Amino acid sequence: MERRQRRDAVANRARILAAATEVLREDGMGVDMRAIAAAAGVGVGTLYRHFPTREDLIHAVTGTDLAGLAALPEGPALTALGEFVTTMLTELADNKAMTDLLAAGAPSESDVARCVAHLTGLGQEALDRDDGTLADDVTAPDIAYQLLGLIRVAQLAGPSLVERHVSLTLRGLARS
Amino acid sequence: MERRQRRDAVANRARILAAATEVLREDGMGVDMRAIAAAAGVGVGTLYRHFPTREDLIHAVTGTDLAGLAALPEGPALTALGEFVTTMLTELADNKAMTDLLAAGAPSESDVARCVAHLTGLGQEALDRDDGTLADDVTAPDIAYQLLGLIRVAQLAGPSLVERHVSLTLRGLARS
DNA sequence: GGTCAAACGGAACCTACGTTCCGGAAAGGG
DNA sequence: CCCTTTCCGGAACGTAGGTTCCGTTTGACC
Repeated sequence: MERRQRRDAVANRARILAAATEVLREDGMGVDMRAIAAAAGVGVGTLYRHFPTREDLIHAVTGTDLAGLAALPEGPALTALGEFVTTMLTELADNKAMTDLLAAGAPSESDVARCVAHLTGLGQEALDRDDGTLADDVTAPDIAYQLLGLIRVAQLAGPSLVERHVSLTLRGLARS
Repeated sequence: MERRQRRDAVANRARILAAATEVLREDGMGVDMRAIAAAAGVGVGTLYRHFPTREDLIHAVTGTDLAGLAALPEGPALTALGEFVTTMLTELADNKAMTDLLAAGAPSESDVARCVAHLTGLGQEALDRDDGTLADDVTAPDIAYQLLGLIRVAQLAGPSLVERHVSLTLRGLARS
């Protein structure tokens, strides 16, 4: 039989996750483990007991971040996708870690894969509305990848051009 | 009056540039200076005499790589853009450094800026054909950023989906 | 309160990399 | 052929960041 986890251990795990989320949001994927530990008010040793490698920690954080993404809004499929991605880009604007993950190099192949999966699911949802606003030949992965491209564009072009490029990308997906 | 550069120095500079181009193409932006020196059959000290910092070397290489990009082909503006980007993506497929530069994180802000400038010029060229294949409201920067987004998509989605996404992106730029 | 395993903190370790240094090699002019 | 000046090689330095180690602390159970 296994003993219950000590109370301080449970609390520390939570504080580490919270601090990591915060620090990653603020400073991006590049942050130092020591910085995270410090932000959590904890020693590095403690951090490593709870998350044996850097990747484990990042994974845990991006997992919840991903899960917290908005759902596809109501309305016509095409419009809904536009609103969704605009919201997403707004949220990404102040989450440097997610921006790093989605718009730039892939620190972890698997994290990107999860994003693709998530966005593909969302694309399928849009397709299921089947209201004729999307072109017939568009597939769920098409939507996912186009949205990811859009995120990269937004990062490069800056906030002022976001609306513009959302509109251009949607044109490509729309029924002509 | 300055003496002429020694013959071995000139030769080494050339070998370093060639080796760096090769190694960067093969292994991407992350390569170690020592690896480049070794590939050039030269000591690191020599490498640093010719290129005082890593950035100087990278800059020199990406400069020629960029200049070597294909020009906009003949034909209708929209088709020409499609051919251009397809060619570009094919070339990028075996140039890890350029892929890193264009599709992922920006190691050097200025290198990305040069790419945007280059592609904007190309977009303007397409617009100047003024043959009604591009939508009226599309601008040269629009084209540049959409192409960059496409590069990211190609990297994520893999070669088999390139044609598909080129087509989707062009739809967004086409006159409806 | 006493005992003990679980958990903690943070110094220390290790590897990776950019960069610097300097003793020796070798162009090239006289 | 000699001397000077330029170059060369690669060991060594400094920093950064992930990870490990271990003496100390602390919660949980009796």
